Amino acid sequence: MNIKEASEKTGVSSAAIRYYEKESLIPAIDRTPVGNRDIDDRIIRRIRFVTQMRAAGMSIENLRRYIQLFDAQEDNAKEQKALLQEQLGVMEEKRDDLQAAIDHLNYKLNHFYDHMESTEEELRALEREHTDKVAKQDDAPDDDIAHNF
Amino acid sequence: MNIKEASEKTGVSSAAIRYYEKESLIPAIDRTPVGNRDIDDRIIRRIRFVTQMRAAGMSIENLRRYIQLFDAQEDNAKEQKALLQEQLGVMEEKRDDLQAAIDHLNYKLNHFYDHMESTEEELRALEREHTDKVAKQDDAPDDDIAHNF
DNA sequence: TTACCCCTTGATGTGCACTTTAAGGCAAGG
DNA sequence: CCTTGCCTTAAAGTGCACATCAAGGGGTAA
Repeated sequence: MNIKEASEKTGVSSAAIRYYEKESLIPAIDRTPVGNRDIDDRIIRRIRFVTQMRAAGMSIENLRRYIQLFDAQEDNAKEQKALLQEQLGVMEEKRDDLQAAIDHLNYKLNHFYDHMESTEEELRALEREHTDKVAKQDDAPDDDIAHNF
Repeated sequence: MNIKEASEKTGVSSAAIRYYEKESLIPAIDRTPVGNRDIDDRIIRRIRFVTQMRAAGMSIENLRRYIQLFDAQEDNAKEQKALLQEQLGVMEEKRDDLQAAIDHLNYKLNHFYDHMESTEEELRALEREHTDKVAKQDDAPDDDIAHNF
């Protein structure tokens, strides 16, 4: 498949795919006789992996370090694991920050002017609350943060 | 307190505090007779709020929209709620993406070359797994993503 | 043959969120 | 009086992650 099709399939722009290749986030892509990129499913999967990690906030630089470690099939298991653990820590912290902010906004939403004007909205708010994985009490999220904001 | 103290207290650089003020992410700050910023706890709390939302991935532009809606004490409850809900949706999606990536990395970590070289590391990996709020099965996180990566 | 539509590379541009620099003011200490 | 150390503003610079442009090539179809 050509780069345009790959772009449509992954939702990643052609320019970004070329950029990822140049930055070694995906392997060198095979070429047709005239030099055009010929993208297979292995590349598609690697593009999707990059997309997922980027969405999770991993920088290009960290992603490249990580991928290079994996591509070099040497005996660097220890480094790979260390990098993995490090990135995991960063991401878990990020997730928790995000959850704290979500809790904050949910709290505000549920106390909006101390009155909700329609029952539908109350129900939607409740639904939202139960969507969250943790059974949340109706506590203020964090004392450090002003609740008039 | 002067801007340097506020910077040290919040971990936000003096330049960034000035920037936030200029961009109306925090209210106009009182000045001393000579024109220096005199920062009180209300401002500190607002800086912290900005920090929290920024860490959660909210853009300056969205944050300004949100804050302006709240600062204008008009009857715009509906808009405020809509914006809040919108942002909440964005953040929940982001959190879920992050969780998916975390699951992916955890899976990799737990299957590292199908052998862990020390018992301590096995235990640490298990600990990690139970830290997560959802009781996770040892399933591959997502079929779309290549597990050799 | 001309017109499209795809591709290539390298260079340059863009938007965000600040950071840094330049040029200067005020107050205290030696 | 001069240095130190804080502050001010406006303007310019920075790093990231691409997006866009320029200049050209190849394949097909009317």
